[in-house]
Amino acid sequence: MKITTWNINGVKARLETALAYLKEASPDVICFQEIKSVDEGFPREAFADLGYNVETFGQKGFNGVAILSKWPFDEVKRGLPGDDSDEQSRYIEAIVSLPALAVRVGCLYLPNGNPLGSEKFPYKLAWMDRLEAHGRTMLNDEILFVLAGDYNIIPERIDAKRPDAWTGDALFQPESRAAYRRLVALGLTDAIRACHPDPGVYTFWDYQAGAFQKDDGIRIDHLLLSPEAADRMVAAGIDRFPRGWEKPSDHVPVWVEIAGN
DNA sequence: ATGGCGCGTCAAACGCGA
Repeated sequence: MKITTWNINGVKARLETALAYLKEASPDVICFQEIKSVDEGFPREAFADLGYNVETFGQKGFNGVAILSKWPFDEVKRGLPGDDSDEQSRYIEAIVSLPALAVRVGCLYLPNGNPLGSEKFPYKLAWMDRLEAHGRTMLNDEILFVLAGDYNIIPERIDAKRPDAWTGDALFQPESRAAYRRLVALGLTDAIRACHPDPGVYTFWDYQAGAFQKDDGIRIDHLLLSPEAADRMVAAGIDRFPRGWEKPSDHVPVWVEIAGN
């Protein structure tokens, strides 16, 4: 089964683009971030027409996540555990049930954290603590899982075309990177890095300054696999081609193929 | 050199993102 994550930067602005991509790539599951829509405004019919079940956790104006699957959903949970006062829609999780395999898929939009010195940076770090705790909880369950999404983390220097340009940014702060390392150190596998050890592997290019044309990118969208999911990994990749389409998102789809069905 | 974008909200700029 193929699981894809994609920050689409507005589901209504990106509807035709998203539908065209799904027709071409046809993933079993796709996780969207930054839908920038309330649940009632999500164009679910258009996706249902392509055969997808749709679950959303929206918010007015910004943030918002959604998970779509060609297979049935079992449990659907909205919101990352650990802080009932958190009002931002950044996490949705579901069990996807195939005939011979069940996978828990977490779709996350990790806080950006900029600017440093504002309350946004500690919010990011606290959110990452909650994600790590949730990862521990999921590891205690027998069902394999994939944590997919826009992590807003540049893990290593190799993950940026110009790493020195990001040293003052929340995406590349030592505290941010350490929190990400702690998450991975639970025993998870970074699917893209495991399959593509070389430089030049990016998932985001800024709209400004011809960043895509210059390949001035960063890798911030990740798929972290539980040990049993990693055992079943057959391939992972980044689909750059929608970044060259009209009205693109600034992120591109990132996918992993898991054996079994 | 160092500015360059885009979306949503809401009706003119502004918050937000990375």
